[in-house]
Amino acid sequence: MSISKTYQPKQAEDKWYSYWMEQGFFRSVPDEREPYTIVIPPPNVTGVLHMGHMLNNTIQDVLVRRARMKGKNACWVPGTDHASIATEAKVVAMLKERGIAKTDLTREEFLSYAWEWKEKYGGIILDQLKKLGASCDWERTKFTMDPDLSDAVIDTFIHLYNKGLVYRGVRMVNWDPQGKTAVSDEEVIRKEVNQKLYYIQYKVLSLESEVGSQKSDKLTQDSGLKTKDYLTIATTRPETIMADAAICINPNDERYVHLHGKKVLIPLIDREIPVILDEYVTMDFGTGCLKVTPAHDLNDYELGIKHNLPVIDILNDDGTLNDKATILIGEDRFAARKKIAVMLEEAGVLAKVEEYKSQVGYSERTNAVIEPKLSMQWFCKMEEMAKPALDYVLNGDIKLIPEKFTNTYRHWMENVKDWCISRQLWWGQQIPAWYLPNGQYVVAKTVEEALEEAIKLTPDSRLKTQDLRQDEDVVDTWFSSWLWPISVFNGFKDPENEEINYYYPTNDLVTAPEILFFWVARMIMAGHEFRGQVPFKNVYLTGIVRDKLGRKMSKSLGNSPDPLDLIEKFGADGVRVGMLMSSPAGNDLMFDESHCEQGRNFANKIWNAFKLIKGWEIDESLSSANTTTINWFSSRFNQSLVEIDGYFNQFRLSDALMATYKLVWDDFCAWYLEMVKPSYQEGVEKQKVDKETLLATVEFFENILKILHPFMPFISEELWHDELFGERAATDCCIVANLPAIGEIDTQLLTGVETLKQVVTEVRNVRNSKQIKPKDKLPLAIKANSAIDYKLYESILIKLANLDGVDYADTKIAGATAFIVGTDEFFVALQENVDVDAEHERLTAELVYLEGFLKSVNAKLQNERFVQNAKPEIVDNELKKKADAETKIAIVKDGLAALAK
RNA sequence: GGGAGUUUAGCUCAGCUGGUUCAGAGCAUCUGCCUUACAAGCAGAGGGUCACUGGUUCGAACCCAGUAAUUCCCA
Repeated sequence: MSISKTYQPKQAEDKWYSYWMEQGFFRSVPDEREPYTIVIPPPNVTGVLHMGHMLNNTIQDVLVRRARMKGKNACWVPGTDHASIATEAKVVAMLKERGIAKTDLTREEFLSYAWEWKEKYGGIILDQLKKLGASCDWERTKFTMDPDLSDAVIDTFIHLYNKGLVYRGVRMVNWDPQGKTAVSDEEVIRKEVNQKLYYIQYKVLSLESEVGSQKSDKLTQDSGLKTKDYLTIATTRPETIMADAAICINPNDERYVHLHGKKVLIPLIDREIPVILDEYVTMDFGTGCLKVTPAHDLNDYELGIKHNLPVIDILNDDGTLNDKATILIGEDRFAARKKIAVMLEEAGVLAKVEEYKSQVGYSERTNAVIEPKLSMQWFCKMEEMAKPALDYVLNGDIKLIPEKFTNTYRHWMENVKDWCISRQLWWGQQIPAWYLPNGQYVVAKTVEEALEEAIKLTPDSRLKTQDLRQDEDVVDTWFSSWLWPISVFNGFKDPENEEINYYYPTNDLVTAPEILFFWVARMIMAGHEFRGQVPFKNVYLTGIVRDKLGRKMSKSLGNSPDPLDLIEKFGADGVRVGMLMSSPAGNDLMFDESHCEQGRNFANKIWNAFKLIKGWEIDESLSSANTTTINWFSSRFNQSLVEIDGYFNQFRLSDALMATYKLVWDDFCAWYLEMVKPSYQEGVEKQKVDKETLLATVEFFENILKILHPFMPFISEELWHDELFGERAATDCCIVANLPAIGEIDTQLLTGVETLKQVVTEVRNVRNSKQIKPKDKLPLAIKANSAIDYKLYESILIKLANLDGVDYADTKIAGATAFIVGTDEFFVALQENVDVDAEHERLTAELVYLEGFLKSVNAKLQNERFVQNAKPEIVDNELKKKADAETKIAIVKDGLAALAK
């Protein structure tokens, strides 16, 4: 087989992914092994793969592959959610192209189009995940509107309703006037926009008794505003004045004492409203007079309830004004705003207009400005369920990684608000509530059951199913998602089935911190409510993928690369490595293509190391030459395994990857292979090595492939199957290999080789600074003061430093370039004379450093309080430092003395 | 406005219970090399008042307080 000079990922990736599928390696069924389970955070069925998914799913795949290689029964359940509003938008767009309007269709007709769309286009994202190597059990792929999952939604709705945890009521919701549905807080994107702040004057009505004795002088105090018979409010939404229910002032506000108990007239429509007092009003914000519009502002709504104010809703569902507005009926809210401003101006009650920056909510799906709107909705009570869900996290049954999110989690759970679970859409599970002709309603799974309930409710026993009308709305998509870890294993319909008992609770959940509350927290609530158990043990929260300028990646900025393009360019392994390199848990990731390039280069390094070994052939006549090196690398490898294990246990994936990277690149390629590789023999096609070296090296390489596999599944599998490793059975694959067990670590050998590496570096430095060619051999003499046995490493030293031999000396070698490693002295005798001045300078600098060091050590040791207070091992360590420094100082001083001769 | 976090090399980040003259890694930069595995590479090198100010301590990047900048969450 001829091997290309660089690694070509493309064929390897397609080939091995299908092979893994054919062999059923991703498939999991319950057995006697320990399970390891991850449920995917179901991506939106309309979605396409973006960088966030790429990061999130790479992490999941690394965890799953590693668990699989640790002999666990690894199960990664994939799937998508039905994303009501996003999907409806897609379907409406599709219909529009065919000239059909949603309003022309019945619910059933619309839904059949929606399913058509879903079958055709939905779930593209799952296929894209395969490109990055995701080892999901695809046979388990679930969709939140699958029959069983939908049933679970309906059943839990009814269950919670019967428990009093689901209720119907009028509340303020985020209203999307374009989508004509309520949306969740999380689907509202706040943006700072430039607005105008309108100062509007409301006429103050005098009380009868005060007629003729107006204390007008007092009222003209500030801002040049005409305050005589008026009060002034500031608002960004003048079109809502028709919905005003009161003006509120702070009772402590001395400027407005005269307004207490008064009434004012709303401009243009001349409706009378009271002035109310509440400390809620910030005196120094705006004018200190606050218009209260309970139907169109959340805070005003609360204030309205407190003061028993009427709720006047002047907006239609589509954002136009209704007849309650009494003027501008039918106008869009924004058109109305402009017109009102003009009308106020003409009426002479618009005192001034200022530029003003404020936060405005936009719908994530339709980009329409969100309207806080009162409406009749279904809600799920949170407080009761939040308590145990909070405890699981606080007492450590569920770990959030990184831990800092525990604070935020607690804060949210302690201030949880009820969850609006109804949506004015068709795509989703229809709310199982039926309305009686008299306006009462019942909650039941089927219309027949509903009828039974209805008959209990009303004396009218002639009621028929046709008389019942089912609620038009559907349940929020998140009401499906919160059941996900249970429903994917059919844990609602069949709560004691083998699968749920085996896989649940799942192990790890990998998701983004922005959905900690409304998804993760709710899954924990559902886990407790429906199974009395946590849904998962660890929640790994990934950061947000940003561009290198720190901006969030978004379509509108166009700063997000297409992950599939990246894979095309750098290979899936390269991109995986690139994503992981720079992403410590929970921290945002400043993405830069150069990380992927680094990943690709790493793959290439592995490829070439393989090529080198592949070019070797055993020569039985050669005696074993590299026992020390082999023992060293074996120790070093085991040491890395311990380190990597530790990082994984802490979910420090980027550190685990970095440790692997350094082991492979630095220790294996740069040191081990250089130590053992045969010197080039001319005209020989295959380089000859002894048997021990080749066998050991091949085994090392195979172990390296194993530890690389979770990070770089494709290249590791590709090389695994090379004939270098001998014949392999069809199922003998890297993906299902067992991770190497941790073996012995010879620490003495490790420190010996670390010293050796420093010696080699020093000799190379001598070579570099004297501009001696790499090919010219140098002599080296060692005066060992330490216990290190350099004879053991002699041949390695000769090879790596390109020496013509090693001498052992008892005394200094005069006239040679010298250096110190540890406390041992080394001499390189060169042809040319040593530059005495330069050498003197170098040694003097070293002496200054060492004496400074010694001084600081001595200062500590002479300090009685240090000796008394510090731990004994720390004091011992200082004593050792002192001894070492003294030895080195003596050596350097000798060196200087020798130079002077 | 309330809460949480962050601030260490040009960039992205480590630095666990304070203790090597402790300031580290990767990338980038610079210098020299196309040395038969790899220029997607090899051999070297430089680079930081650990945001600022004070405190605690024998000893502070690390603990405490304040200040500044910045991010996120909630309103």
